[in-house]
Amino acid sequence: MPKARKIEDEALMEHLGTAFKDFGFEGTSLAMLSEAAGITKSSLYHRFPAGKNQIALEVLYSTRRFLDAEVFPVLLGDASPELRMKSFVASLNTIYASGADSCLLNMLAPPRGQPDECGQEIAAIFNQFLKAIAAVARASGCPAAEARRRAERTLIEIQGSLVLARGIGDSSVFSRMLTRLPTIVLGSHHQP
Amino acid sequence: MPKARKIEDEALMEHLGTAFKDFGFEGTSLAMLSEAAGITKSSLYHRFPAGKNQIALEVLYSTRRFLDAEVFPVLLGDASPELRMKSFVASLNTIYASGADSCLLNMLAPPRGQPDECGQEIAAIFNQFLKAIAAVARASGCPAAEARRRAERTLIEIQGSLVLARGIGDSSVFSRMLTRLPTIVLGSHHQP
DNA sequence: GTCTATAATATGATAGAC
DNA sequence: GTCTATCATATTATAGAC
Repeated sequence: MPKARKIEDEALMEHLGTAFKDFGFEGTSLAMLSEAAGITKSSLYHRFPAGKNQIALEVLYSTRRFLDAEVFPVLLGDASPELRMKSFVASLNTIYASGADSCLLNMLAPPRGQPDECGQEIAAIFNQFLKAIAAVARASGCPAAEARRRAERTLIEIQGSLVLARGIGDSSVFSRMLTRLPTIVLGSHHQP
Repeated sequence: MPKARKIEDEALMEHLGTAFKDFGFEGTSLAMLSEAAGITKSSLYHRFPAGKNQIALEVLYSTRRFLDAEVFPVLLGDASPELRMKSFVASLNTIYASGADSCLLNMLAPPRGQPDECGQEIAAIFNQFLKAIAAVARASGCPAAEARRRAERTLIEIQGSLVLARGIGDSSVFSRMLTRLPTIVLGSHHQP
């Protein structure tokens, strides 16, 4: 029954991802991953023979599959730019637990000048976001170059608000950012 | 000779801070700190009896002393808001190596829901930044509430651009952010 | 204040039973 | 596929000579 297995896998990846999100790659030991997953370290090695690096990488793959299924299709869809942004904001609010969670793409980033496989996957996800958000900006009548800049500003605001929210212990920073997002992407003309 | 000792300390803290900035708190071992500092682990323990936590904390204290001496006085000074921002942007460009470096306040942040002494110091530094940047916005004729929002947006853009620059391996993200900063704080009227 | 040597523990990872 | 038991190493930290 491949379906049941798939569901188990999704739950497993979510538990593993939560640990990485809270403690970062180096801060998360196999013992912690084992407890988060509810199976022993040896069982984790059976599922991920290459160890911790593979776990982190597959968590990122799982994240990308989720985005490919639930988030990017909306951004690239044919609804109005306003509706697409509304859906995107709602997704972000869920994904980041209203600003209480950190972002995997920040917490799993490899050290400077040591771009491993995780780093490549993180870059790929960021670039996919840039493309998808720029598509919304273009759909709202924005030239390509400006659309790309707005997409970049959008990712900056998401990541920055999460870092600051965590830093000062105030998730309202993230909530305020979400209210700005539609304006950033669509321009001030589209604001209700 | 307290002066020579002080200079040695500043250099020591800078080397230690560089290691933490590149690898984060958990990713930086005492062996790495020892090599970065050019002294053995035991010598580090002589200087920092409480170990790694104390090292990180004192690196943050050192960072705050630097900001108190070099950055905040400019932001809170009596030069024109435009000049203050120009100086601030130049400082940021130096501090973050044109976007190639990560920020200590992100890399040393403790896990969610475990606010230790480092976390408190990080929050204090962020809040000092918020106050100082808001002061510039107010000096440019901005009401207090709006000034605070602009300061928040400024920190978000700094942190977010560093995370994204690291994530996609493109420090130009940071450079573009720096060109936006004066407009964010002063409003679009002050742009050259 | 720096060093060598070492302890106690945690870590990533493997072997092999069931 | 999960487990217990174990290994080799790295980790934080300490003791004590110089």
